[in-house]
Parts: sequence; structure tokens; C-alpha cells
Amino acid sequence: MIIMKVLEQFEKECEDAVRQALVALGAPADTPLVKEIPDNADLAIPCFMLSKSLRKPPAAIAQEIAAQLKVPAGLITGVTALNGYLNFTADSAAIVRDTLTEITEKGKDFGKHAPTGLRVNVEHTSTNPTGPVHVGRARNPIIGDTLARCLRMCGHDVTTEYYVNDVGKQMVMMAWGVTNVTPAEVKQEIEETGKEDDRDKVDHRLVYNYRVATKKIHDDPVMEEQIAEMVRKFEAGDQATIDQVKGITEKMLGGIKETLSAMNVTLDRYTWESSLIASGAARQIVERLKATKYAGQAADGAWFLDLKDFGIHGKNTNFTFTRADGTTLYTTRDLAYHLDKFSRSDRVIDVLGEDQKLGSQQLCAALKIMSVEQKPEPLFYAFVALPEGRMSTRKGVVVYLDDLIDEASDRAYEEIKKRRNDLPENRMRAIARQIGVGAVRYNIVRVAPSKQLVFKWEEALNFDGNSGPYLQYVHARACSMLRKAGTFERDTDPAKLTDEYEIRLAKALAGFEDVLQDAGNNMHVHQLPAYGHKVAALFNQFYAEVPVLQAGASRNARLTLVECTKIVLANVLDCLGIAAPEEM
RNA sequence: GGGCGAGUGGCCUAGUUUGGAUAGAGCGGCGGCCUCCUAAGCCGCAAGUCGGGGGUUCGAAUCCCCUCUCGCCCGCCA
Repeated sequence: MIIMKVLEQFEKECEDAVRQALVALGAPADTPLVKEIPDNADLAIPCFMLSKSLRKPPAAIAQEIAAQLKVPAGLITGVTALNGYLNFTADSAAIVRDTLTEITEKGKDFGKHAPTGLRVNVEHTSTNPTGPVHVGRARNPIIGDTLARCLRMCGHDVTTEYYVNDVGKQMVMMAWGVTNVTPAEVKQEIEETGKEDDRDKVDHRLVYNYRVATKKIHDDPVMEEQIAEMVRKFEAGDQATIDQVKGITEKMLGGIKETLSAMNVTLDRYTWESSLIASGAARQIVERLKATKYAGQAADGAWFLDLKDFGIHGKNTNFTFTRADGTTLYTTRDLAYHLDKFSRSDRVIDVLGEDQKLGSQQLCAALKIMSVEQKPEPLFYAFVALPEGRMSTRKGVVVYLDDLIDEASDRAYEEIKKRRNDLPENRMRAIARQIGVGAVRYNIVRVAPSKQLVFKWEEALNFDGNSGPYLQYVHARACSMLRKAGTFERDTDPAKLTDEYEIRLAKALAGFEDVLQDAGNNMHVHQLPAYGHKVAALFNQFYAEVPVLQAGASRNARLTLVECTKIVLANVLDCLGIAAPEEM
């Protein structure tokens, strides 16, 4: 059953009707028509742009077209002319019936598109494993994971992956710090910063070693030489050094994975940067680039690409792809990585911090130079800053995601305790966790990625209004009603759902698939929480105004509407990576 | 110096791609609503020169030009 088409069909009927009338009035049949969905009608068509060709005021045109139309016809139940607009009303009974029928038939597959066969790759998170994930970069896994979930609902074959940076001075320093920094130095670092992080988690413990190492290197020539030596060995393929770095990277990554998992984020695949060196893939990129006419070599031997013809602006349009000693650079290896992703994907999306804009542009230019047809689609997000400024792992100016999750869960626990005395302790804890994570994820994904955000505890821990817990609450409410109702016979008879609250709610439910397409295919992830909030708010209004369990003849129909709302909200929450608790 | 992004009530945000009716929400504030299905809720009130200035248009938050503020970037770092 293809029900969602009711709205589409209605639109088409309106358009056809207006076109016919226009021809009768002497306008060309291909006149472009603007369609809107306002509050006071189901579809509106403004007539202002017709005024030129018909040489009449818009209001008169609207009047004349309205007079020409034969209504009701099909799904159109009414048309009025107002202020130069044609306002159409749809057969709400058909919409209500078809929407509820489809939702009850499809259940959790409601809104899901048929398989498209399109292979979509979403790279996200990919944070350097030098410390715990902090809130400044937390947008990445949350946006990336939400996007991947939406794309799956759009019917695509989605692979998510994390590009693990285990190459370079930064990670060498990390490894050096773990083996050489003493407990006394760690203690001193804690005293100096005045902040102790006593969480027993590998990434939280080892980040002190990294911080001490980055501080020491400035005034310790011996250490500086040791690091340089390790980097040289690493670049030369010394297995012991490579394994040492890789071992530490794995440990840190383990901690990061734990955090992600707590946020309901899991990735399908991890690609290690060092593997692109080992496989020779990075080397091949170098050879391919060298052979192009844009390649050049500096006096000391470093190779670069001149990108001035590719929209790269600034002081220096050269993009260096090998060091003087011939070793590869980050972006060179990233090129190899992208070629690998292209070989197994039809669409490649990179969720990146806004500091990667130039790098991404250079990468695309280099791909073009190599005559690679495919291009990654970057999705940039601005960093979340603290009121006192940008977050920094090295400086210790951070709020860790683990701490945010814990704080949110603790607050949620207090809220539950206030209103429920019937639940066992472990149940309250479990629900609190779901609500805490829901609040955090929702709060971050609700804002368009390009907006710069300042992190504030009171906003991140918001459980009211436009928040994750608000949606969860409505879901729990609906579940509670259904529990109390017991078994009932589904009823999609629109004659029993004529209240304005019921019709508005049903129409909102019908819009889920469109929102999913926009959130997924157009990467407008932040539309999803907005939609969820709208549905939840409409449900709460319905709930406040319309009795359900005591509804007499309409009881089953209203329960069906409650069940459908529950299904849609559960689907929305699932796409947001937020649990849908049955009670709270 | 240059490139890219952001600027919408006290705070935060949607809408900008594809120009249309009185610019939607939320938080905070003020005032109502639990003898009824979860009050993490509902209803109402106050609060907006859509950063500023030009322009295009019947019509601009939306398009064009100029300008101001903030963020990010302009390593042979990753």
C-alpha cells in the first residue's frame, strides 16, 4: 500500500486543477506554480506572478480561478481565494485513514524507503586518539551516527567508518609519554592544573602522559631528539616503533569506543592510517601526482601541486604531498584512503570539523588532477567552545563527553526519583541513563552543524521543551496509555477521528518520510529533532484535550492514533540514536 | 592580506538551497490548569527595525553589492 502518496496526489490534483483554469483564462499551460503548505490550509498557491501575463491584480486572478474550479473533486474538498492566494483544503478523512493504515501495517518500517542498492559511506569521528573525546568534537560522532541512521532509513547500504590516525609526531609523542612520563610528573601536572580526573578509564588516565610530554618537549632537548629519532624509525618502517605506537593507539581507541558506545554510536569499520603506508597505496598516490602537469618540486626535494587554478586562495596555493625526504603527508595518505572508499562506495560522506575545510578542498582538487570522477561530500561542523574559549586536550581546558553523560544521567536520576517511587533502583538508573544520553544527543544534533555553539551545562542538561526527554516522555506516555488499554481492536475509521487535534496529529505523522529524505539524502540532520518535537507537541495537545480510554465509540480509533504516534516517535528516536523508554 | 562559515525577542534556535500571507519553536519571565489516560505536560501574556546600509522585485530573513562583528583556516602538522 502506497499511502504517503495521498498528500502527493492531493498536490497534483490542485496543480492540475489550477492549470486547467489558467488555460481557460488565457495563460500559457507551462506557467510555473509555487506551492506552499501554510497553517490555514493544506496547500496554497500564490497568484502574484500570474498578474503580469494575465494583466489583472492577483486577488482578482485568485477569485476567478477559484470560481472556475469544480470542488469537491478527488481529494480536494475546498478552495478559497484570499489576499491573492488560492487556498486548498484536503480530504482529511482520506489522509487520516490512509496514514493510520500504513503506520499500523508497517510498524517500525514506517518511513523506511525500499532498498535503493546505493552504497553510502559515512566517515565520522576519526578523532586523534591522544585523549578522551571532549564536547568540542562531540558533534562529529553524533551528527555522523544520526546521518548514517537516516540514510539507512532512506534504503541505502550504509557503512560507517573511523579513520584511525596512528601516524606522525603526535602519536609518537603519545607513545613516548606513556613509556617515559613518571607518576611523579603526572602528579605534578594534576597539581598545576588543579583538576584531577580520577576516572578509571584508559583514555582518561593516559591523557596526562600526553599532556606532560607535549609540555616537556619545549625545554628538553634530549627528549626532542628521542622523539625525532622515533619519528625517523617510524617513517623508515621500523617494526618495533610502529608496533609500540600502534599498541598505544589501540589502547586509547578502546577508551574512545567505550564512550561512543555509551552514546549508542558504533562504527562498522576502522581504517588505520599506517596501513595505507604499509600497503603502498600512499606511495602510488605520490607517483600519480608526480606525473601530472601541476606537480613541482622544491629546491630541497619536497613535491607539491600548484592549485591556483582550482579555487584555492591565500598566501600559498601549493599543496605539498611529500616531505623533502620523500615521505608522505597526512593529506597524501587521506587521498589513498579516499580512493579506497570510492572503490567500495557510490557516495562518500566525510563528517569533518570546520578546520578541515581547506584540506578537504585540496583533497578534491588533487582528485580532479588525478582524473578521479568521484568526490567526497564534506559535512562540516563548527566546534563547540566553552564560555572561556576553545577546548584543548593539551591545555586541559575541556569538558569530556564521559563527564557530560554522567552528569546528565545523574540529573535524570534525580528527576525520576522525584516522580516515581514505585520503580526499583536499577530500573531507575537504567532509565536515567537513557534520558541523560537522549538529552545530550538531542541537544547537539538539534542545531545546524555550521552554527558555532558555546557549551553551557544548563542547556546541555535541558529536559524540558525542545529536548530529547520531551520526545521520550511522549513515547512513555503513549506506552502507558496502551498498557492501560490492554488489547483493543485497531480502528482506522476517520469518521471517529474528526477532532482538529486528531487530524493535525495524523497529518504530522504522514510527513515522516519526507523529513527522513531531507535529513538523510540532503544531510539536513537537524530537521529530524525539529520534526520529532512537532509530533510530540501535537500529541501532548491531543492528550490534554481529547479523552482516549474513556472515549466510548471512538476509543479504539483514538488508541490506534496513540499507537501510531508511539511508532513514529520510536522511529524518530531510533534515527536520533536515542532510546525510547516505555516508562519514565 | 586572502578564503570559507555564522549573525533572527533577555538567552538559544527553525526558516535562507527553490523570494510570497500576521517570521515558527524552546529556555528564562509573568499569569492560569492535576477528583480524569505519566504536570519532564497543557493554556494564556509580555518580548523581534531577521547585524547595518544600499539595490533588484508587485513582494526580501531569503537574491545582488557594500560594510561591521564573531568563528575556522592559509605547516615539508595530523
